[in-house]
Amino acid sequence: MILEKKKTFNDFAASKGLRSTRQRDIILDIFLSTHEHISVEELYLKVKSSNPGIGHATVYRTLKLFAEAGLAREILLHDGQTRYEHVVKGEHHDHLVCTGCNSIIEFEDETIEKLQSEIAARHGFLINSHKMEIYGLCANCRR
Amino acid sequence: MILEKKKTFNDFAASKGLRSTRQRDIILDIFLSTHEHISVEELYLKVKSSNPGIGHATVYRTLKLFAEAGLAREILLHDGQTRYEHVVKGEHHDHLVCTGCNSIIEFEDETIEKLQSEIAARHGFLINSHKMEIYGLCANCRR
DNA sequence: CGATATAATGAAAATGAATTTCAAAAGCAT
DNA sequence: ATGCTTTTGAAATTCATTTTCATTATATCG
Repeated sequence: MILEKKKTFNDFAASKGLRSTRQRDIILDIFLSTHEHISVEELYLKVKSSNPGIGHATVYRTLKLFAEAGLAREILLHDGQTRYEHVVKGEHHDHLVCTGCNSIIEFEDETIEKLQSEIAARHGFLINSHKMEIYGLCANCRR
Repeated sequence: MILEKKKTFNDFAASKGLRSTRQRDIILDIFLSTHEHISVEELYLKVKSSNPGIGHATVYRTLKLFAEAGLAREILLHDGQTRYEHVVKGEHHDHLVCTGCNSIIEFEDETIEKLQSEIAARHGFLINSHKMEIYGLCANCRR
């Protein structure tokens, strides 16, 4: 699965005439090793700890490429940082965001996806992606 | 309906021990007179045109209060600006965002709302709000 | 009605995420 | 290797948002 993602990126790079660089390899490896919803800053720190030479801007630029290549997705929560999550083809999950402890629960619902398609069709709209976030309190934070 | 919103805000202000000020009245009036999805900057410019004295920070601070009071909702699109939309009680709409022309189509779907409640219940989650955005191309931009 | 306490405001400065600039370094085709 | 172009890193820049702080306004209490 990791190899598959690397291939996805290599194919993308090839199709765009991008060069293969040590930095992009490293950043991709580390991104693939992370959990979901990592912010650019967090990833940058991870990268820097094993590769002190790699700069801020490169991490930003590279994550944008990953998003373009379709293997990462930008998500905006409410903490002022852009985060990226992994894109797994054929799977799309949405988020329950707890405003108490900031934890995130993922879920997937096929019926909602289907309804979205219907709604889009009704408006002549061609879906590229979507996101849904439900805000509230998780079981722990409720009481 | 406008009066109702003003009352909502006054009640909120009273409950929080906030003072009633000329600036908040003006900003509320102007916010209520706008269309959906206004950015803070846009609102600030509107406010300034009739009330040059009112400052940037006050508009930011006041919009946050409106959100707390439940009459506005923060929405994050992908243009680097925080926008606010009107909260209409008993109504919730979601967005089709065209990445071609940046237009926004609103829609509402009761079934999706219901499914959200079920999902939340399944996770012991107490919903406060949610947002859903579908990205793609509108009918005009498709061809 | 003042006087007093405290909240709110505005201007400017500060913050912080993200982007741009540009000279140096690295990749790639020949 | 050579030369051309992309990529990189550091620093500077941009831009939205927040904070600071002195001043002003509001509310409360005597």
